[in-house]
Amino acid sequence: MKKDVIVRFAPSPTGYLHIGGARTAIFNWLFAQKTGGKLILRIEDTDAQRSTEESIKGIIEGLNWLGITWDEGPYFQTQFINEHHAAAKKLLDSGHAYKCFCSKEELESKRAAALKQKKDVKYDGACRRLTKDEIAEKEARGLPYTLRMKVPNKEGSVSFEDIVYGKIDHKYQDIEDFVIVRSNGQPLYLLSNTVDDIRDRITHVIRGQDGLSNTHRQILIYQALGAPVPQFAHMSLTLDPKKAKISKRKHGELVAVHFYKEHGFLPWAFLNFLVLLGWATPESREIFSKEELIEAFSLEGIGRANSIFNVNKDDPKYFTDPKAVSINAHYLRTMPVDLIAPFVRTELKKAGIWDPEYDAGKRPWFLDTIELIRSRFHLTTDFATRGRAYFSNDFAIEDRALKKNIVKHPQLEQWLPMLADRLEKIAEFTAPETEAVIREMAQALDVKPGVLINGIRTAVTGQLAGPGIFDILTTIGQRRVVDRLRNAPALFKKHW
RNA sequence: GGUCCCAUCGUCUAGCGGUCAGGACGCCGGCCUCUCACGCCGGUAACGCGGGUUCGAACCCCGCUGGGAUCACCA
Repeated sequence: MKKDVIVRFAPSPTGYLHIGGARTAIFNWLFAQKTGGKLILRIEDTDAQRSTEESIKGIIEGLNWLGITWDEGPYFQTQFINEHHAAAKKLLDSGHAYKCFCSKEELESKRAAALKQKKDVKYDGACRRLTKDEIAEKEARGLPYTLRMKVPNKEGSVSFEDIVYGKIDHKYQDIEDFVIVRSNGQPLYLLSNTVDDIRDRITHVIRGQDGLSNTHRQILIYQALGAPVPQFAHMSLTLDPKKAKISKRKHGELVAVHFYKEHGFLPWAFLNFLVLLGWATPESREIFSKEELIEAFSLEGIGRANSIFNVNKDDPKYFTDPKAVSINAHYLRTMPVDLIAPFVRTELKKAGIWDPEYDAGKRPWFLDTIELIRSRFHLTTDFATRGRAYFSNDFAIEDRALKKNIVKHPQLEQWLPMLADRLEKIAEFTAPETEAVIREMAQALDVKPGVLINGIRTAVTGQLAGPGIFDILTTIGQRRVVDRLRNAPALFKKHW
């Protein structure tokens, strides 16, 4: 019988969901989807000092926003603390672990000395050699102790076949007797995490490459506990342009998933970008629907080399990785309009220019307008900024547009109101009608149509460039166009 | 420092002994046009270095260099 796949995403709730965590979640989710397996969400909250309710909420919100679904959980590691204790006792009783009475201070100084001599900083195994009597004596004195794993003291190595990195070997001699339970009785991550994975019957551990050098120690625990060892797939890490691991501490909001939500990214576009960081298909395909991505996904496609999240805080044009922006722009202009409408609504509401009618009688107009302007937008926030003139009469006139399209042609001060008069008289305010009126007037005035057209564009939208002018006019509507053109002379006053 | 991992355009990457080293983003140019974008066409740009193995290496081996991870009574 084939064993069903069970994977887990096990974040520790010490802050928001960041790029690295999201990537791990995405790969686990995709693998579960692909194989018809299960994804478990398990919150590793045993570090009470740093774990917060708020951050648990943030992580779940981030996953929800990305559209990542899980089949079980969230479970909380603290719920299973008894199991961790039981495992520790089992390890001690079976002789796989031993009590270590070395004090923190002793160990610190030994470590410092080793480091100073540029020697390996391994635990020397002093307490492993304690006799029964010595142990009894120390216990009688009430000395606190930690529990250490007894790493086989022999030739050989612990090795495993990583799905991404291939065969990984560690000699027993290079592995120190690591602590699994603190002197206050608290189990450590290496133990808890392994015990949880055993209980949850995890078949594949998919995690960041920083877990790679923990794996051999965890395998020792699996073996000592007599549990089957899962498959491991370690994913390459995400670095910043200076090749430092991205971190909340160093990069702040820029690596937070919610930052991208707030800055105009479509969740699927962002996920699509993230999955491309360290994963590829043989064809280097880039754009996937959800179904296509699940179909195309495989752990073998995960790269071994770390990748760079190309953020440049000081780049005026791209506040984040240009490729992320471009993928977002791609979805923005190709997704069915009715699917991006909710995102536009969110932005307009945020900007205080939302009209509930856009969801009712004006919905066709709303969708048409999105269709008209979306091809030059990169972010959903653009609808409320660069697209503001379509939704509100209170919009800004761009400085460059004012200079180039208005002030440069002083006669527009007369012409634009004239155009207002003529456009007002049109019975059917359609693109061909407005075009005829404008071109006629250009001819009568003996100016290039572009002068009038661009003047109108700026007076009506405040911008230097945009969609075809006749589409703009019909979209903004006769009433508003006429008003804006009539008020155009004010633009000159502002700029003497 | 010990251990482990990695190395193709600026960035994301394809490549798995014979390719003009492919695609994407960015950048540059052209077409389209009332402007900008979209779209289309074209251009720029890479196998870290040195040794092998081979008729032939981006691909295999060794060394070097460079980068990363980890070495807690954090998770």
